[in-house]
Amino acid sequence: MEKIKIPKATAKRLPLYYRYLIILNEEGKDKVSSTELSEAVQVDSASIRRDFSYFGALGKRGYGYDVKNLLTFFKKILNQDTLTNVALIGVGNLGRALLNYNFKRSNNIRISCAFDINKEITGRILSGVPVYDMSDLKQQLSDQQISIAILTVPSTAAQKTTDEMVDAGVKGIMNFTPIRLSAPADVRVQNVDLATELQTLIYFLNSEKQNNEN
Amino acid sequence: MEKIKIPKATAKRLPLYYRYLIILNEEGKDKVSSTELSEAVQVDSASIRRDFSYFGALGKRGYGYDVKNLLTFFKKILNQDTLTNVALIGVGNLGRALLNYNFKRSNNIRISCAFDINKEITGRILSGVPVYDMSDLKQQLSDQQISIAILTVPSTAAQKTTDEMVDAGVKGIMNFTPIRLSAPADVRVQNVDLATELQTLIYFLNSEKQNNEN
DNA sequence: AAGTGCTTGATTGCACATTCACAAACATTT
DNA sequence: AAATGTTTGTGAATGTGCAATCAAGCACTT
Repeated sequence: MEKIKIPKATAKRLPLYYRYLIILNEEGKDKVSSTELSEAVQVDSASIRRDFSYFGALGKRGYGYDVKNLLTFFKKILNQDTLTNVALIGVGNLGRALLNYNFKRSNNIRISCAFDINKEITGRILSGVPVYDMSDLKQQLSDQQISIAILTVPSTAAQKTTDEMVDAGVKGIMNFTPIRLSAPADVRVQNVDLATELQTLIYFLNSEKQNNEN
Repeated sequence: MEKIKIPKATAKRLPLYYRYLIILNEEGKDKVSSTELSEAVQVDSASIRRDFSYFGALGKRGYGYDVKNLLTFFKKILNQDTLTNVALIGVGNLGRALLNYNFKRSNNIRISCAFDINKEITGRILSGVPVYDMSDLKQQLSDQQISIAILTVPSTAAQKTTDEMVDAGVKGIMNFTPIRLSAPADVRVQNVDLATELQTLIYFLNSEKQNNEN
C-alpha cells in the first residue's frame, strides 16, 4: 500500500466518516458533499475535505464524493475488509457489557476470547465467547495470533496483566483501568478513563458557569 | 473564584493529577516533584509544571509541591469538595456496568437516578439506584437539579432522549452512543465512542506495521 | 555564611491542527 | 456553447499544544 503520512487527528476521524458512509450507502445515496457530511459527523467541512485530500483526489468538483467509492476506499484503509479478532481481559461488569456490545456489525471487529481468574466462569462460554483462565493467556493469544486486547481487570492487576500481554505479543491495548500502564514503545495504549472524563465534564461546566456569572 | 482561562488539554489532565495526589497522600507523602509525578501519570514534567503554573505559584523551587496543598487546591478546582449527582439514561448492559462502577471513591461522583423504558426494571432499585420510567425524566431531573447525564440508550433513541434531557435542563452529556448528538451550544457533549476508538487503535497498528516493513 | 545541587516557572521555538477564502473544475441550465 | 451555480482541493493565516532550555529561588551541606 501507499506510504502516506496521515495526521493523528485525521486518523481518529476516519472511523467516524466510515460509519456514516455505511448509513448513507444503506439509504441508497450515491453522492455526498463535504457540507452534508459535516452536519452528520459534526466536523468542519473544510477539515473533511482536507482529511480526504491526504488520500488523493477522491471527489469531483461541482459534484461531491461518490459514496460507494469512498466506502470501498475507507474499507481498505481501515482494514475493514478483514475481520479483526481481539481479546477481552477481565470479565467483570464492564467486561460482560463489552461482550454483548456488537462491534462486528459496523466495524468488523470481534471479541474472540476472554480471560478471567474467576473459576465460576472460566471454561464456559459467555455471549458466544469462550472464557479462559488467566494462566492460558500467553498460550491462547499467541495461538490465535491476537495483537489487540481490551483490558478490564481491577486496577491492582492492571500492570501485571499488561506485562503478560506484552509478553504474549499484544501490540495494542484498550485500557479501561485508571492506571497509566507502562509498556514498550511499540505497544500502543489507548486509555478510556470513565471517571476522568466525567470529572473533566464537570470541570468544564463549572468553569463555564463562572464565566457566565462574571 | 478566579477567572483563569485554562487550555482544554490542561483541564483534561487535572483529574489525572488529582487521582495520583490522593494516592500519594494516603501513602503519607508530604512533597512531590514534577519529575516524580511525571513518571506516574506519564505526562512530560515540563508540561506538569506549566499546567500547575496556570493556577499561580503552587510549588517551591528546590523543594517541589506540597501534596496536601495541591490536594486541597485541586479539590476546589475540580469541585470535589461537594458530591456531584449524575443521571444514567438507559439501563442496558453498559448502563448496568456503570451502575456498579464506583465513581464515588476517588471522584465524589454518584449516579443518583437511572431511567429506562423496560417495565421489568423501572420502579425497582438496582445497585442502590432507583430506576424510573422514561416518562418521569423531566420531572425527576428538574426535581433533583441534575445537570449531568450519562447516555447509554440505543442509537435509535439517542437524539430524541437528548432533546428531552436538554429540555429538562441538563448541561453536560457523556454520550456512549455512536450518534453525534445535536444540542444547544451551552450543552457540553463528551463522546465516548468505543467502536471508533478500537478501530483507531487497529488503524494505527496496521499503519505502523507498514512503516516497519518499508 | 558561602557554595552546591535541585526544582520551579517562564520564555521561546517548533510541530501539528484548524479554519478561511478562493481558484480550478465540473455539472447544469439556458 | 456560453453562462451560471456548485463543490472540491489547497495556499495561507491563525490557533493550540508540546518540548527544550534556562534563570531564579530554595534547601542542604560544609
